[in-house]
Amino acid sequence: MPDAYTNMPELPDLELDKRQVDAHAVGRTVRAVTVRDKRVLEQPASTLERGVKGRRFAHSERHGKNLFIHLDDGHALLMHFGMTGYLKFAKSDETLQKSEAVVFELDEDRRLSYCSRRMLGRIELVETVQDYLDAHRIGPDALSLDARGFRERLGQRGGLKAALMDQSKLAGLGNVYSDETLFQAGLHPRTPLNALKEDDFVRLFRCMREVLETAIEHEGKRPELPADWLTPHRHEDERCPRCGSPWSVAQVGGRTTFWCPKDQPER
DNA sequence: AGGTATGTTAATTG
DNA sequence: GCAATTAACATACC
Repeated sequence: MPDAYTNMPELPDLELDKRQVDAHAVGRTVRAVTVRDKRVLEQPASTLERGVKGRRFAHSERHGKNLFIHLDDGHALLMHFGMTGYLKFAKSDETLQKSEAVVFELDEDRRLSYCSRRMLGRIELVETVQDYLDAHRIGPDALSLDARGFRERLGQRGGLKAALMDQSKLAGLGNVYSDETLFQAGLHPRTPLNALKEDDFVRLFRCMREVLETAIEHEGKRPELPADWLTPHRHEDERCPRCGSPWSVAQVGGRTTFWCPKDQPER
């Protein structure tokens, strides 16, 4: 699967990972754990190996961009993918590739690999999900909020895009889906939060849900997202699919940001 | 060759 | 005290 790592993972990508884990790994017992690159670990390799070997993957849980695989002893295996992490499911006799940092050999000659090309991700055995979320100050999952909660979490200060990407406010949106949500809501990425009115928040909330749910339905394949979205045209030399304007491109909230200067006017 | 990358965190600046 | 900006992480890609 040559393109499995090209999506830098945001909420929809993690949701698809979770579904793959449920289909191919949950219910299986871990026969062996091999740490091939310690840089993705937060704890000694022996802690991970001893804690996971012999345990069964009981069920999984996604929270924002984090995936937790619960073990049958109550602990959980946290996976965060950074910018270049992905999962690989294979038979145990397949040749390992360089990016396969941590390998779980499962029942029936199945294998689950945590892969990362830049080793910016993280894999960790945790006591409870809540401990991890608290320690890393991760806010509620973006899809768990209602319109009122969404507005409360975003708060009143700062710029809109930075707030959408702030995982302590709400968890799951990254650069691409923040831009897409703002595009569909017709809001400029630098709009100050205190300039937004009630109906702006409601529209933004609905657009965020629509973006995330549709992206999941399209299995996270960004070029195949609806043609009138920003994401499939997110290149410097392309134009807004709705009005034909050249994109505005600049750093906002520290990341490269695309928006339509006509449909997302400054205010 | 050098700039860039969709994430996160800490340090720095204003 | 806060928000915004920069640097760092490590590697592949154009």
